[in-house]
Amino acid sequence: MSERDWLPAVVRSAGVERPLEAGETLFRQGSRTVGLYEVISGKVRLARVDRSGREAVLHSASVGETIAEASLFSPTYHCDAIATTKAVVRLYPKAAILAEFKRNPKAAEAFMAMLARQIMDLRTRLEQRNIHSARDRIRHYFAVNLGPDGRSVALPGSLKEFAAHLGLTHEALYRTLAKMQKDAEIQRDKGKIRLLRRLYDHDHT
Amino acid sequence: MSERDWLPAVVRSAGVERPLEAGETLFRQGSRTVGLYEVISGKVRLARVDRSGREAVLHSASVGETIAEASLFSPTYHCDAIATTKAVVRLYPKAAILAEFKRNPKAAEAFMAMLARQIMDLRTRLEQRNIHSARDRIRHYFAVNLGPDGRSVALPGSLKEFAAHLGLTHEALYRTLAKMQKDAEIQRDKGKIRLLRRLYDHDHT
DNA sequence: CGGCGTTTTGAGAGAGCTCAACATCGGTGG
DNA sequence: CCACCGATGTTGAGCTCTCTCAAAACGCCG
Repeated sequence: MSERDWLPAVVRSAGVERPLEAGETLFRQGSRTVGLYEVISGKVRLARVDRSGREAVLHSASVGETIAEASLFSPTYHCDAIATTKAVVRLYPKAAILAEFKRNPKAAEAFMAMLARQIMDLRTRLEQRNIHSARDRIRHYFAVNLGPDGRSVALPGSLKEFAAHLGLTHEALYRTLAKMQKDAEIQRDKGKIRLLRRLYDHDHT
Repeated sequence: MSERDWLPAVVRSAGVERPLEAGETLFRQGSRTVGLYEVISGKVRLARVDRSGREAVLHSASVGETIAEASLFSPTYHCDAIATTKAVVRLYPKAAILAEFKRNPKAAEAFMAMLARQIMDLRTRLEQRNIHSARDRIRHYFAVNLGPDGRSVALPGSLKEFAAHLGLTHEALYRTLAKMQKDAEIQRDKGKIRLLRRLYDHDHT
């Protein structure tokens, strides 16, 4: 998820870091937009509040992700942003970014490309969630994230994180990986998984 | 999902419609990109093929959705596009779009805004899939798609489509809606659902 | 050595999925 | 006007699979 190289240095240097305590509010729905944020560390959740005061979580952004991209094109934020953990975010001011886009079409194109990449990634993950079997969901991930050698996949961080990414409990993931290893379908080297068989299919109508 | 108003008329008029038979291939992974497509009718699926010849579905695009946005920024397509049903797509040539973006920053901005909106929508749906209870998932949808009156939601098409959108079987959706109505939580008027209570919360860590 | 988080395995239960039957609605043609 | 047909909507019953709660082994770091 290379979401770092889309920003021209001009704008990047205009970024302002801001630390957040757990539970601290970054911005609220309806408040004026100042720009978009990149999560440097910790977790920030985007949520909307209904009239009873309860919140519905729209997204939980982890390090490396951006939030409020749409704020560039809207005068107000459309949801609340609250730090779930102690966190650090970097603010890229709206005006600086938009001005740069006008001045420099290449930068605009890079930004669009980054957005397009995010869309592809999100669609892939959404499709993945339609797969109910843990094994097939894992296989789907493998199919989509195959390394250049065509038979191994690098694991992004801990298995727990991987489980969360897949939308599985870590127990289910452990168990299924164990089964797949027992069935000689995969083999686990530290941080990597090697495929020992061809992948199966997932039919959707 | 207003994905129609982002295209300047200049480009829109350059769009070329193309009918597809069910099963027909629109483009293949690795082939040169000519532009992005809008689905006018039917369904088109994006898929990757692994070495055994099996396919993994990345996305199934319905009417109104665009596919291959990323093709604008890449020399080749990164996956296959195949018509799942008889369909019609409209091609917007890459060169025409990119040229227009250079000439007209407003158009570029509109495009970016559309992409950003898509990202928000996809994130919302992804978050929704983390909710396992059918009832809470439906409530989440309501919270996010509340009408301006704050107490009703318009249903997008048939209940079957709605179920698919939610990632539930239609049976589960029917049953849960029936329960919610019995519990006096909602009321169903044709094409609309009225909320009779405040929404509940969904806690995520 | 003593925590703390990750990894791993166990057992049980619940919730949605699957298969199946039936009702309902809208369109089509005799 | 009615019979037919397909798609959508609805309800029933059983089952599988993951989630949940629990406990223990492992690895890392102070």
